[in-house]
Formats: sequence, C-alpha cells, structure tokens
Amino acid sequence: MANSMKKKKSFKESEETELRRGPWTLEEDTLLTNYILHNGEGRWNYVAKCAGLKRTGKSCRLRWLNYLKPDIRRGNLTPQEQLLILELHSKWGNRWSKIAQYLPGRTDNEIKNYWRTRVQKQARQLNIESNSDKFFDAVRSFWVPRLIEKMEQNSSTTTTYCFPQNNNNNSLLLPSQSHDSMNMQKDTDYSGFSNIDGSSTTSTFMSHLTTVPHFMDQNNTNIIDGSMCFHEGNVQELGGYVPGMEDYMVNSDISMECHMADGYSAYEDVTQDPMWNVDDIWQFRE
DNA sequence: AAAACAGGCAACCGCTGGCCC
DNA sequence: TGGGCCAGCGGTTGCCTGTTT
Repeated sequence: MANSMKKKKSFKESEETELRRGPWTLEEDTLLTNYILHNGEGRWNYVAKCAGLKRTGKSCRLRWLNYLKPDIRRGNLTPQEQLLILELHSKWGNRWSKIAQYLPGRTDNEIKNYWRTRVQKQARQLNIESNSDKFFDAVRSFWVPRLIEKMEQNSSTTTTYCFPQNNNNNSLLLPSQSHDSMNMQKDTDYSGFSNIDGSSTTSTFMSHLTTVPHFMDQNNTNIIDGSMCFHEGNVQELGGYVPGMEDYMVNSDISMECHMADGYSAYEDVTQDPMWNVDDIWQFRE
C-alpha cells in the first residue's frame, strides 16, 4: 500500500515535472486553438491532454479565455468602457468577472489589471484609499466628466453599452450621501431609474445620456427592464450636454478649487494617465 | 549607449463551491 | 456523507517593454 502510494506519487511528480509553465509559445497557442475550434472547450484537463499540450487544464483555460478566444477585444479601454467599469465597480466592488459580463470582449483579468494599474495608482498618488468615499468623490468630480467629454469627441462608433439596474445608492455616478444637500434632482427628471426595492435612484452623469428603461442581458440578446443605456460615441444625440453637471461641479466643495484652478488640465485625454493633475487637486490628499 | 526604474499585463496561485461517486 | 476532481474567481507575482537618468 505504502509502496503503491509511493509509486503513484513519484509517477505524479514526474508527470508534473513535465508540465510547462510560463509564457505560451505560438505552437502551443495553435494547438489549443485548433483543438477547441474543432472539439469545443469541454473539460480543461482533457483538453490539455488531447490537444497535446504539456500544460495544466487550468493554464489552458486561462490562456483560452484571456487571450485566444476569438471574440476577445484587444487594445486600450474606451472611455465608455472605463466609465462602465467605474460605475460597476462602485456597485459591486472587486467582482471582476461580473463586471466583465457587461463589457463584451473584455476579460475579468484585463479589467482587474486596469483597476489595479490605473485606478489604484491614482488613489495612491492622492494618498486616498481607492475604495473610500473620498476617492469616489474625486472620481465623480473629475474623471467621470472628462470621460464623458471624451465620449462626446469620439462620435463615430455606435456600440451600445448597458448599465445594470441600480440597486443601491453606492453608484459612482450618483452624488454621494454627503452631496445630497445639493438637491441635484430638482431640475431634472430622473424617473427612468428605479431600484429593485422600488425606490428611485439618480445617476448624476449617466442619466443625462439617455434614459432607456431597459438593458441587454449578458449576451446582448434580451432586453431587460429597469436600466439605462447609452450609445458609445453618440452622446450628443442622447444628450451629450450634461445639464446639472455644472450645478454639481459648482456646488461641490470638492470641485470648486480644482475647477477654477489655473493651468488645470481638466480636458486632456482622460483615457491616459494621469487621471487628473495631482497637484491641482491637492485638497484630496489626506 | 547603457543602466536603473516604472508600468502594464500575462500567467500563476490559492481558495471556494459544485458535482459526482 | 465525505473525499476527489474540476471550474471559476480574485489576489499576487514576475517578466517584458518603454522611459528616464
């Protein structure tokens, strides 16, 4: 018994030592792709074996889902996608796979990397916790409007992005609790938005883009009630001008100084770092 | 031109939950 | 019912590349 266990173990060890790790070669990619295109995904350990790969099933799965799958979108995240990530992260936190479901062609890994390298970097520079209210306020006041402006500039594409229904008051695109006193809603009808519990919530920025009371499911095939959508790069038609936005900016004690600051490069390409001029929003620093 | 540094991203690791025997 | 296997997920690591000195 002990002997057979030992044999089994040593066999397994020798099998494991043959497993390849690290970067995938072109040949491995081809083997995996060809196998899956002909036979489907199936069980990953089986896929690895049958495709003739010396990789774990796990490794094959990751490579396929994050890199080889035909519908993977590559390249920089668009302002729309960034905005969606900010919004969805404010609702769900680090639920990367869930967030990725709303960004067709983007992987959870890519979104996670984006968050860690871009968003958290900004938070670090500001010496703010990236999940803190203060950081959300900063994003609301600066990043979001700049992303929206960027969207207005890119008016050639027509991709539809869909926001899931708000079911809490923790939306990044909403005024925070601390800004409730600004009475944002008085000039604008936000009635298109409702929560699961029947109450209504507002989205400071997105609600002005369009108020379509439905959204597509994960496969973009079915329309689901109770959400908001906007069309990428077509903000003008949908209300690219953001009424109330200036109210928010002007009334916000956060935005005040930054908005007025000389030399503040508020309208540079927000899809690139830095998210904002750190020196100009020094007041966020703790 | 080369070394040092920083950022971005692909890949790995460990945990969890579901399924099956 | 408990153990093994597997897929999926989020966190972490390490390499590659571009930039700075």
